[in-house]
Amino acid sequence: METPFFIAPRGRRCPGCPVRNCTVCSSLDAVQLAELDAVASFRKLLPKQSLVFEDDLEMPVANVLTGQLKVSRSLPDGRTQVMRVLRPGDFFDGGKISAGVTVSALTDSSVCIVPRELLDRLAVKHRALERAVRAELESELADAQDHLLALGRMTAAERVADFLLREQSHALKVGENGHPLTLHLSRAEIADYLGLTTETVSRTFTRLKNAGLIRFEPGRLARVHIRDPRRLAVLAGSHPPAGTRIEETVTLSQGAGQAPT
Amino acid sequence: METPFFIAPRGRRCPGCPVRNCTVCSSLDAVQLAELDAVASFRKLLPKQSLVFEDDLEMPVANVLTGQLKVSRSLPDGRTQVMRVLRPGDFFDGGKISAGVTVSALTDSSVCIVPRELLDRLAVKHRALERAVRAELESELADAQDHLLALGRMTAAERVADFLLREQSHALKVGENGHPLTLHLSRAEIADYLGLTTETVSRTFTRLKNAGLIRFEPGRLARVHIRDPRRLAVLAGSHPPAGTRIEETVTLSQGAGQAPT
DNA sequence: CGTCTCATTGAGCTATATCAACATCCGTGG
DNA sequence: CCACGGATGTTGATATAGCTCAATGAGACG
Repeated sequence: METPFFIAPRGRRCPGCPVRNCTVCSSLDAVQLAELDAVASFRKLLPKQSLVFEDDLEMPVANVLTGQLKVSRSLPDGRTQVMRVLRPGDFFDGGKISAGVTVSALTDSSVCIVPRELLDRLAVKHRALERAVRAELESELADAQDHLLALGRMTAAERVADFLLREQSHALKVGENGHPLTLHLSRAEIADYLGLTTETVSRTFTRLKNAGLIRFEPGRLARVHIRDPRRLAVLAGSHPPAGTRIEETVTLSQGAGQAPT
Repeated sequence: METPFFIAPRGRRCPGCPVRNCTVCSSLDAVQLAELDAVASFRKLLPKQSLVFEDDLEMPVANVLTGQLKVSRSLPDGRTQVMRVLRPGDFFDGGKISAGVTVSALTDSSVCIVPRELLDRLAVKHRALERAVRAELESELADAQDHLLALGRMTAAERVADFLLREQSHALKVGENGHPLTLHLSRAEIADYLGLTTETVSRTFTRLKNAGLIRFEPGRLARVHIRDPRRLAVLAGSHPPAGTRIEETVTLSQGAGQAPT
């Protein structure tokens, strides 16, 4: 549950890499890619295994190839906050990340690890890479700010609605099908992501369901169908697209709101 | 309350700039600096004025020279979350920041604005600059993650304690005196920063005061003395420095805890 | 000194946490 | 293939931290 599962020998992997044309790597040409290939190491993880680096090493950069990982941070008493979910093409920059951060696999996954120093050396030579890294950081930051707004100012229902829509758009971006949307986080993990408890997440799901906004695939409680994206978006507080009608509001009934099956 | 107060003509300002040796700018030599100088514009803001850019322009980058600004984001119904406080040397990267973000001055302040495109052009030529920008983004990201943990998982008292300590260390970094610490945010703004209400922030301050952890300078409720940094840090949930004793806990009494004056 | 804004304090209310019971899912071994 | 058992999810009952509404107090500024 702690040690890496498998370390493949480095070689010429990049050309066939699943994320060869995503984000950071897409900025490199074949020759540059070969350089990267030479210094990158590859690691597979089983669900729940976490990515640990030798304490001495400066935190390297890890690029996700397949699967999903979560980045979380804990308080000394165990309360934990999930900061982000990493998907193929995303990368984790151990840079200035404060201690206490854990990266662990949600599904079978594989990552490509590049020592920070080497990445820097490459980036110096290839501006496109540097630029791509910066773009990645910027979008990560934008995500963090959305998340901040959610945690600081949204109600449980709003957070969950926001979460679902965001997951859907991420899923689509990675090529997964959003209909139904597959949740790779358990209820407890969703709770830790949204700053709520498992129970609240669960209750909120049922309310959204009863209100007809979502539907779970029978027997597969990790598969959600988003039935009414618009109302969900209103609930999540999406700013109306500059020219929308009235102040619409979506309310969820507490009691036994018996809605569509 | 919305329009810029003053736009100074561009010239050779950089050499005498208050942040010439901070973060991003410190990575440039005199020649490079002159290039930057040529494309940068300068703007002063009075408290409450906000930094608005022409909608057409791609969000530029702004470097804070003097004063303090807050970066916040709002929900359509007005709830707002303060994401960050900018101090001299910090910069605001409008890059991928989602719409609805506002930057406004807390105190008299001045910023140096560089159109994004121009910064990029400069960065291409000077790797140190690119690197500095990246470092800045990384530390911003690390801050955002701390903030996320606070909003998602900490109690009001913990958030406030954490806030105070963080403010103190920032103040020191910028050369302000941390004894007493000057709060540049109003109670309401602190609330918006911490995801609480004004009342809760106020009550929490008095409890911390009654517990003897902090003290307000008489008559200057924006000046706090941190009397017991250690207990404050424990309250804020600082991870014990790897080798500390027992599980210490700090509790704040609700009732009329009459402690040191 | 008045007036206005900001901060503090009080009293109750509510969303969410907590505690607890149950249900469902899923892997394992018969 | 089914039965069992632990893990995960749902639902209910209650507690509570923090919110809301409301009144009072204190600084700032003309």
